[in-house]
Amino acid sequence: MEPIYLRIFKDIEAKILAGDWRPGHRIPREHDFADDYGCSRMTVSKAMTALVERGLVVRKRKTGSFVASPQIDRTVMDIQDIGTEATLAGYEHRYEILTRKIETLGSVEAAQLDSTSGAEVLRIQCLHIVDGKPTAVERRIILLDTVPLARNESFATAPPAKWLLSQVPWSRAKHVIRAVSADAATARILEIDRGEPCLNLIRQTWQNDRMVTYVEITHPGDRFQFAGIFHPAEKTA
Amino acid sequence: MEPIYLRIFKDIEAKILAGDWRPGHRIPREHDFADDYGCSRMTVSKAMTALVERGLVVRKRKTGSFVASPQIDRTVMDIQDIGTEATLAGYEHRYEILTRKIETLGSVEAAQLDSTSGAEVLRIQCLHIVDGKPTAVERRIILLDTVPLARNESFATAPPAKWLLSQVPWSRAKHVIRAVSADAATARILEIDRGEPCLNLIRQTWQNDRMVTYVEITHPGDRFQFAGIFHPAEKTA
DNA sequence: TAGTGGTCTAGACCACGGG
DNA sequence: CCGTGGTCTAGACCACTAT
Repeated sequence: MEPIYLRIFKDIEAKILAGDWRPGHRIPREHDFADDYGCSRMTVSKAMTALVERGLVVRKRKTGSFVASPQIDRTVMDIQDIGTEATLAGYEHRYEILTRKIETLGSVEAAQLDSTSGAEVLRIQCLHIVDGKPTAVERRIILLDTVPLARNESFATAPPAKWLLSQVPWSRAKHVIRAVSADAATARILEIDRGEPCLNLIRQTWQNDRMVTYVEITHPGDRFQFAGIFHPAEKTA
Repeated sequence: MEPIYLRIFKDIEAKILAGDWRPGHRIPREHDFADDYGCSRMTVSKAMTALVERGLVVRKRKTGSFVASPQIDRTVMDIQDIGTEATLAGYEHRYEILTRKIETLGSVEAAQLDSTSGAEVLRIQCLHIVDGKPTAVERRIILLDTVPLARNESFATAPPAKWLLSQVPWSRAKHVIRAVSADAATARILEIDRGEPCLNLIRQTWQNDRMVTYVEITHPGDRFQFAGIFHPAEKTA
């Protein structure tokens, strides 16, 4: 028999991940859940606490509990939205959309992504400029089947990473970090010499087994690093 | 007023991190804590659950609760002990200690490490060979003040990372990942060309504000990558 | 002031697993 | 078997904060 608190946890999690309850949505009070599930408030509390720990929910006394704003990638180091990082570090950040087109996924690429061939995708190339220097080139694929709103999004007001975070809660992500030599195209965009070492981050994101996006971000090795401080499974905040 | 469960949590955590309770040590029963702190067993349970989530404690019915074996670095991607990674991937792994000497920390380096000048350290250089190919050079400093047993350790049976994990529970770690060009010395050791892109990981580890170790690991860009799959704040295991 | 979450109790029953 | 943790109750009081 599954514990009640786990059932409550999973039910709420599912509603959030499915998008039924959007960020900012007010979640019923503990007392209501206790009535609905026929359990004590403490049992509900245990489920809610776990949801807060997972970052899906924020709670305020008197006001209630709400679906959290889409999360940053707190489990990994702050490999996240470049603009936010740069702003936090006190740098000026801007970006340019270099290319933007809608395509269907070829069979080879679909296999690489463990996705379905023929799926419609939005393919974007984007340059990030921090403190006046080209700092990252972002090559991204967004599955239009999963994120239909992306079809008409220009990304004029928010870069793709940030925009996606505001649209789609994620449930799973896969990361790869490598060091590579800059190829000709990348070198030209980043204004570095061909063959220079670059830090290459690949991230693939799913929402409940449906792929959301695949992105490859390439940084000049001398202009970027990933850093983070970690405790063994951060808790209390 | 600090909640009781937090006090219990911190007290136990402190004992473990200080080394008073070594890995495998049996922790008193919930009932005993409830008596000691004059609280109910549920309050103790909340503290213990949090300790399990942090990976400091493992619990078994009937047998009791025990200090967990030193953790791998689960918060970051499995940037961990190279041998373990290689073995998991099905490769043969061996290592060679290239240099090993005891020194005192110069003032410049001490400042870099945010440590005390004049502290005695063990400096090690170590080459990791996976599947017959040089895959990483590890340059490490171990604070002998924090880990006195390292003074006479030859690292013949376990590489430094693994040995350290078995000796010292860690409470905080800082990571930096960069892409760099191979310098002459590194290129020679890794049998690559000078200037080739390399993935560079720096990790500094503390135990309760006392620095344990500083390590810089350099991988050839074409022979290594960091990878991981993450859920938002892994919980249930 | 009143509504919400945060913590806590003093019990209880059950599930698991070693002897 | 029986000791241990896992879950749960039906209340309670307190802390915070929007109004």
